Amino acid sequence: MPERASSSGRATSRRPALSVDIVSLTPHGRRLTALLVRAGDARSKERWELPHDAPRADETIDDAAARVERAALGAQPAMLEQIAAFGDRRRHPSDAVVSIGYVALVATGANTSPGDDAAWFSVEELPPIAPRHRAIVEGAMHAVRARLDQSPIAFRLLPATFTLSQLQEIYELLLGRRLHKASFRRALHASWLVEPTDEWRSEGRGRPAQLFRYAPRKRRGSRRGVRFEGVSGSLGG
Amino acid sequence: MPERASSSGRATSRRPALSVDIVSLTPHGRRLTALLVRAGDARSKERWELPHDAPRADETIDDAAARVERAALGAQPAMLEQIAAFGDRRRHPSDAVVSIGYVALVATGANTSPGDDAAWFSVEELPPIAPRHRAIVEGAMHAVRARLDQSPIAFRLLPATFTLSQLQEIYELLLGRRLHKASFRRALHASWLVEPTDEWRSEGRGRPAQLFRYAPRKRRGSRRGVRFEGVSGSLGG
DNA sequence: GACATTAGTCACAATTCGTGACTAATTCGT
DNA sequence: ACGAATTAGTCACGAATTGTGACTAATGTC
Repeated sequence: MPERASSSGRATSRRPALSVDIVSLTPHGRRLTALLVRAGDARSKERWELPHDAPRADETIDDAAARVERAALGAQPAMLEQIAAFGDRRRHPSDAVVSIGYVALVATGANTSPGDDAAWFSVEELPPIAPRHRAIVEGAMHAVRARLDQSPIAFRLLPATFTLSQLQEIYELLLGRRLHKASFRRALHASWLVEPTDEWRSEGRGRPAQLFRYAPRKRRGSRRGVRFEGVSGSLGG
Repeated sequence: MPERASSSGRATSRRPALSVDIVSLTPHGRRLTALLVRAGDARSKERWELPHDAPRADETIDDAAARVERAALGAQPAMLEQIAAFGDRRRHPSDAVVSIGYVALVATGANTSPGDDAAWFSVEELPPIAPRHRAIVEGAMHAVRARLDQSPIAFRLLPATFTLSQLQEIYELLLGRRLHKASFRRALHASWLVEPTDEWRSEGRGRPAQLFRYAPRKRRGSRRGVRFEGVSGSLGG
């Protein structure tokens, strides 16, 4: 009894209750890009949408998300996490009552264009998509930014080894602002999240950079104060 | 065509696709408590669950959450926000495929016991409830803690005017650890979230405390560094 | 009136942070 | 070959933030 998400419009006019929708993010150059697929039931043939489908019978929503992502990307993402449920009146391609948004992070190098039915678009300049899909993309961006300083998701957008300049570039991309090199490295070393390899990469001109790998260490429990409203003061324990 | 959440078991054996489930939180003394209602279709008569229902036709999930909360609490909460969708195989009272969890914050004073069918339980010692409901409660606690330093949700658990000791107590309750008085107040003043009233409250013994009200001011844009993994270092702009 | 209790403030050491300036290693142009 | 340009990486110092104990203030209790 699975309910199919994408239309074919005949038969019952029942709205599907559920859809699972994926925002796959990957850096392309200096831009963050999201994966869109061609709408199947296109009226105009240049119509794009987020990969989505209804969960099948006895399939968890996490499993459904993994399946949809595998179908769209042709590979496993480095991370796949739920954002939220979207159940307002904004239009969805399948007209689902509730859409469950997921964000997938895809590493550089694993982000080649997967066929003719899918393409990466800069999140700043998406083509016209359904209002609910636009809301889900915005939710994905917020979720990624919010988790950025709570868990090391930036590494999911990079290959196994990377230079610190690459890592800083990812942070700048996600935060939308420049960071100071010395401060970035000081905090990074204090966090024990990376360890150097003995390889160096000469990337075009300039001094070669050492390659690092993500290798979180046990961290000393440095309990810090409380913050009011994002960035304000802090209250000591 | 609304699908009813709570059983009455006859007719079709179709699982409802959706439910909306509310975790209402309020402080009671030094404990954080959650609102549970008696299970309608109780086999054993002492069976509790989170207030929940399926969204009605053409009702948004936010509207459904407000309706369910109004029915259970008998009043409007100070805040009602979605947590996440729960669609794994854990058991839910209505057997819904997907449950959308909401957290409601109720102020002290508005948290009187609403009738015989509902009661407040310490979140540390809940009675046995369905596994998915336990997961939703845990999700609510995580969400509240995560938002605590991003938005001023602690004030939603207090009446319109309060002492700074009360406010600090709420923070300690939510964080699960003690805070230093001087640091707490220093950061609070720096954040411009409260303003003093000209009232004082003499609460039992000891010096009377000045009453404050929540009154967020425009904050200077103090852009700060980036943090790795919760509390570690920080990288400067 | 002494004392316990809660509110509120202060000041200082220690740490963290923002920032500019420096050195290092490479490519490119001439 | 050599200097300019470019990118990597480090250092050091002033400024700001934070943890903490000790202090004063105002009330109730014995």
